[in-house]
Amino acid sequence: MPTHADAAPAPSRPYHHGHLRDALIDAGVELARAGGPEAVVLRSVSRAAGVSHNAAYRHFADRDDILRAVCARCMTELALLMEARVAAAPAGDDPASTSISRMDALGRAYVEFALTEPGWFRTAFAVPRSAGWLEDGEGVGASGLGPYELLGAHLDELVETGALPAERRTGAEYSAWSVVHGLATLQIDGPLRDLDDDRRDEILQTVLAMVARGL
Amino acid sequence: MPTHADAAPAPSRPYHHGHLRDALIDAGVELARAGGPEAVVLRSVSRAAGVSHNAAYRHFADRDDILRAVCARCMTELALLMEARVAAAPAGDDPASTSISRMDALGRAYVEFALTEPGWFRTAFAVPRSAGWLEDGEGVGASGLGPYELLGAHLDELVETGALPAERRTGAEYSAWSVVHGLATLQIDGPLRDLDDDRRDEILQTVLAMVARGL
DNA sequence: TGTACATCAGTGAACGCGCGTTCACTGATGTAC
DNA sequence: TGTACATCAGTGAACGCGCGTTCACTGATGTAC
Repeated sequence: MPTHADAAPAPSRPYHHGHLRDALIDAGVELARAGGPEAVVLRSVSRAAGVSHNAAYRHFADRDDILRAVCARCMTELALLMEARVAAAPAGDDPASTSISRMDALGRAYVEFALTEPGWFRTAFAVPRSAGWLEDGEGVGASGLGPYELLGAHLDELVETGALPAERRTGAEYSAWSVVHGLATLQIDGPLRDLDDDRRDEILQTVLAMVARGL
Repeated sequence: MPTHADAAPAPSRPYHHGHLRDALIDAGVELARAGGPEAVVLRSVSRAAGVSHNAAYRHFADRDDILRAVCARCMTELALLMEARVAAAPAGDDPASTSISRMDALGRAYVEFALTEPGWFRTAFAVPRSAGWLEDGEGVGASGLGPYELLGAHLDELVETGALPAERRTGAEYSAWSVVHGLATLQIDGPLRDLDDDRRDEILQTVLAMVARGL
């Protein structure tokens, strides 16, 4: 909140924004929420931040650079929801069943995020090819872990509590991840996009039970 | 191949094309192969078919109408590869193990298609929202079944041969489909896009084993 | 068989739009002396 | 404390592009008589 409007008669916006980079990312995140990654358009983002469209070039190299930052923030949103849902997962009678409950909550959170925030979900996975995928530390939640790392940590927990045989641990993240990611994708953009909520719940139940057995 | 070039001196292209609708779809399919659904642009498609860009309006209502037709063709390509790979699947010692082998081939074909023809794969699932999803009979292979129906038919086969308990049949297509679709998607556009081929094979192996146990 | 004419399948020019990016600029800030 | 000046963070106009779509048109076809 810069305070240097002494001469101007009105409380009009100061020339220097102060946090324009963050404001642009915020604006991009809102656009992504409604319209997915295609909506993260340099001119729209600047417009939404109330700034001329090439002010953005003071803070980002080009449009992909903005998009990448927005993707990371969307990935963070996913990680945060996963963390919140795991924290709220009911405890079981013993460590093993508790860890299973937490794992279940993790998977459900992933699909919940995709269905309630499809724009964010699609954007989280739309990292431009101009650079590599998100680095460690980008797109992480409060724990400092990203969605994939959260999954890994919870699989480790399952092994520690004896709920998952150690020999099944290798590659387990790919199986678990693929199933929730596929289910989410098929329901957002794909052939399962017109299902009603009850049907979605049934299917989620069935699919999570399958992966629980398979691991 | 219309033959009415009697007055014209050269064997120049006749004014009437004859099969322009099909030619436009063919052109769109080629563009989609290289660039995915975004590349199926009305003007590019017409250009590729060697025709002025609004000739397309004689055969399609608008751009989405072309895209939809191209999506259906890409879905057909997927169904055809699945059919081919199942037909080539090795027989087992008994009907049950044969049906398992065929199911395995089906899942592998799905992922193979996504990795070898990512543009087609992405396009197959990019059916515009302006109409509903593909109808029965659109996007089908030689058997007249689409990918999802092929999956259902093979799950039925697993039940018939005793390889899958009947009580596990309900909703099984969602589990199987989600896992291969998610694995494919994560590898094409997602965080697993930079893996090398050996690693991809390992992961596919692990994931298919998981789903086989889970079902 | 010949001709008039409706219909169909193309063409070419144009409209209006939004995009990413670049240019030359100006207002505000902060630092050296 | 005051001033000169480099630097930084914005502005506004413009460029060139490709897009979907519409318009008025023309060439080719096929059918009725």
